[in-house]
Amino acid sequence: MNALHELKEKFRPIISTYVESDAGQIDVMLGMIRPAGDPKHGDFQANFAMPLGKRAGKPPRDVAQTIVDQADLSAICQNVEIAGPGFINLKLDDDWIKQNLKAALADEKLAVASVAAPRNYIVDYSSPNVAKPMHVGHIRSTVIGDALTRVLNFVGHQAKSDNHLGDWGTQFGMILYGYKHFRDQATFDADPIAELSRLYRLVRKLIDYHGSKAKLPELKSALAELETQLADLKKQQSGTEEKAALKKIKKEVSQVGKRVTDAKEKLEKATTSISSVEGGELAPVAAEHPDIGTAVLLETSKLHAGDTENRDLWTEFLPVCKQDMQTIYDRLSVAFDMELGESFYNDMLGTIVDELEAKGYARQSDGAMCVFLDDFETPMIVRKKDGAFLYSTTDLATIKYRMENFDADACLYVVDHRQHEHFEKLFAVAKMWGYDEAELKHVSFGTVMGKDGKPFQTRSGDTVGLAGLLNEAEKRAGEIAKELNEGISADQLAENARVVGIGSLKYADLSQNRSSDYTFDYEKMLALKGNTAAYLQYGYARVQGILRKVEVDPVPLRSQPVDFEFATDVERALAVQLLRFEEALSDVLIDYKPNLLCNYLFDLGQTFFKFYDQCSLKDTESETLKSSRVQLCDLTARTIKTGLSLLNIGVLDKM
RNA sequence: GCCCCGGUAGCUCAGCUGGAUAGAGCAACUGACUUCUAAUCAGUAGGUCGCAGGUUCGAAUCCUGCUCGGGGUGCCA
Repeated sequence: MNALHELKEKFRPIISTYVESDAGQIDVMLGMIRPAGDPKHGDFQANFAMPLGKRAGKPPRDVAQTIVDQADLSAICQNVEIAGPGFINLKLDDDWIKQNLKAALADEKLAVASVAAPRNYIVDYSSPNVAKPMHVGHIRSTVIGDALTRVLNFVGHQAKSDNHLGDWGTQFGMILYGYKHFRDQATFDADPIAELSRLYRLVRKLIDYHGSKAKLPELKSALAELETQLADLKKQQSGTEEKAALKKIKKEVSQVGKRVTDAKEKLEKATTSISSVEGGELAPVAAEHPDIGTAVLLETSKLHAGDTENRDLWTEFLPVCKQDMQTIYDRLSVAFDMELGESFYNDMLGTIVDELEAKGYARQSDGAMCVFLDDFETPMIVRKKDGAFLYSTTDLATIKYRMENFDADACLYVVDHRQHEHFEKLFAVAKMWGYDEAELKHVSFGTVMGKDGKPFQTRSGDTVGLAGLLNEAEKRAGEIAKELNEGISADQLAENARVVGIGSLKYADLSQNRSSDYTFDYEKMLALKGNTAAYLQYGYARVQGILRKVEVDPVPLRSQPVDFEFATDVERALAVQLLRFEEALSDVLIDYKPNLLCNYLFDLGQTFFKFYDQCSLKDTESETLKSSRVQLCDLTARTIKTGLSLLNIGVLDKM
């Protein structure tokens, strides 16, 4: 049930007479029907009379009146008013609301209609690099992709999730090199994950060290040059009085000043990297492996070329690494329909490049095979001059595979917004290549920033490990649960801590508009008060508490309901909010924004708590009113539970 | 240089296909647990929506310029 949708359909034929056959305009006008901004204006408002009035050269209020007279709204609305310059305020009819509440009550899926045109979706998310420790940044892609897949399926699409693992990249070269030169066999036998992860970090550190060392003189001279440039500019600035010239110099000073800061930061990073090795026990190791950077690349290319030793090691390492990630996924209750990593596409890459070349889309440039695109300065490189393929090649192979094997109508890539340009190029090439029917969409999300306003470091420094974050979330939820529930069993406490702690962590991410960067804040991520999963879970638990206390079984009422009664305004408000669930889900899918579902659920929670405050179930005047309220409670709980389940967040009967 | 994002309350953020008085949460302050669970509720305070123009009956939202911050920018992913 979607009141907004039904209202639009009521107005559609009338609007179409105003804008003639311009179908796009009809939808624009119908889009101007929206939930009322203020409850005193009713439940919905239509704002199309103003532009239509202008178009027809008539006063908007008159146009509004004519449209309202023509539309048959009597079944849906009990009150239609024209206000201000020509707003049409619509108030839903109580009987219509009650009837639809009954339909929701009787339906497993709360009367959420399936979409008219189901599509095949592939949702590509999480996609961590195997063998690199997962960190807090990975949670965003994972929870957003998971939620979108669930919402898509719930409304009737066929959505499959794919974890496009980075299981074929340079990081494996690092591990291979580390394993061959630095492994501690005993540790590896006992705990391969820990040892591989140590080796990865060690090799990473050595590469950084040599890289920094090589770049140091260059960085120093670059900084010195910028500093003299800055000093000159400042001298010029003090000697200039003419306004326009001064403004110009000031701008340059600020720009160069910024570059100086950047250069300083780079230099500092390099020196830190160097000093962390030099003088320590790693110094001799570093000295023994001066060419580790190129050696690692060699290991990678040997792997890709089919070298037996490296292939065997890769085959041995991969399951170990995957198992490590699996423990995180298990804790998040995330499962994928498929996990076709980069390695899966390896054999297809050569053919694809050949095909692109044969069709004239790709050509050699500086030794590399490139696809040049009109709208981009730089080409998309599909094969390096050393013959190796890149992720763009793999991504093309992935598109081809998905189109051919899954008949995909749409592919969603839930990936950090820093890859924006990569995807624009990728989609442009795919289109050129013939895959121009499917919707290819980069569902980008903002970067997780540190408190310093810079993106979270992943290579060095203290990243917040995912496992540690999950532990802390459960710990904090557990402490509160213990405090509030005397005599709770250890099992229940653990379950409560898990559901609330992990749920709130996910919700913290999902409730934010995905496109914004966000500052990582331990306290906010783990908060259990205010707009959090715990708030909604608490609302659910409260309903269960009420139902236990009043000793009314809501289940029979689902198929044999009493008539709803709105004894107070808040009951009606709760009812209307409950009927907006489908609207919220369809809003989520317009631009793939799960935060809109969070917003909806939070609004529902707030309305419910108001209802809870004002409407007693224990002391109702009549049995029918009591049953009506039980029905509202039941629907609220089920809507919260269903909504949270679409975000892959659980609920508890007691908190 | 060029290209993308972003700047909204002390903090973290919603709202952005133009709509009526710009909203939450946190933090602060006041009040509500002998009452269906206080992980809650009621209330107070807090804003030149980065700046300046423009379009419009109407702009946080669209356009232009400026400014500040982040990111990307041929052989990493």
